[in-house]
Amino acid sequence: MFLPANPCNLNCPSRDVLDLIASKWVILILCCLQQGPVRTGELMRQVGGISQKMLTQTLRDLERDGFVERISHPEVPPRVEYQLTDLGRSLSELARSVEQWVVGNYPVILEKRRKTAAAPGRSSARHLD
Amino acid sequence: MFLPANPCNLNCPSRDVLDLIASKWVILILCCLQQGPVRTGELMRQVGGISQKMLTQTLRDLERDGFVERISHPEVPPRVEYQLTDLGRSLSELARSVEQWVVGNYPVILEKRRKTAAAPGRSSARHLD
DNA sequence: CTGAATCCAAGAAGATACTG
DNA sequence: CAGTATCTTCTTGGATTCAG
Repeated sequence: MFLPANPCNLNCPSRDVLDLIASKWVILILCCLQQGPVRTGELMRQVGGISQKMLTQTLRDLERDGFVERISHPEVPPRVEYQLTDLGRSLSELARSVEQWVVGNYPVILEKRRKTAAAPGRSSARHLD
Repeated sequence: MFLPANPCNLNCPSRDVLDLIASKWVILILCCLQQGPVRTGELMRQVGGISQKMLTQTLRDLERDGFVERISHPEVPPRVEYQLTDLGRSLSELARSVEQWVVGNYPVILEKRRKTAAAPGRSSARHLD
């Protein structure tokens, strides 16, 4: 069992894990949680564009898989915090790397994107003739 | 310009880049291309579960953003290869890291998932009382 | 062989309103 | 404040067909 794990294999269970991780929201949430426990509302504010539904849903997934822990303070009004587990902290380092890569490289990409958009169709170029 | 780039901001252009990168198919394809130029059919075989449409579509996106280059050999039958650019190679290192993280950690995650599934509802647990 | 184009189903994601 | 439920919208992805 667990021998030749390979996310490229459709039936390898590791593919399921990749499916969860390869998500915009997961990456951004993990990055936000690196600073320490964060409240739900604060997460909503930090992760721009996420809906409350997606936030809750993603946090449930992360909780189920052991990336985050939910801390419910028995107060009124209710206060809930989320914090990384050891596993989550490990993955968050990768998330941070991705975020930083994007920050460091997006200007080049955007420029390439503009150039390609302005250029003529691909069919007339890049042939080995 | 390009000062406080932050993918957390919905309107920051870097978010667009994150949107593309945070994709299962992108990660797997970049990993496959690390070995060198690969033909389309070979990619289809290696990346389990990808449809021809998604493969082509993803390759177009990667090409547009400067991650891969399309090499069309003027032969019959036609032969097309894709290879990483320098930018793509840079990102593929990260993709590889993610893949390896998944391979190394998925057994723990799967076990946690099973335990959580078997456990009672969350509402009755993990309160600070 | 490659891949573009179409149609269609399934699921993700957004908006809103409501409960504790 | 935190979370759920519902409804709607729309992107994703699969199957098929056709062209170079």
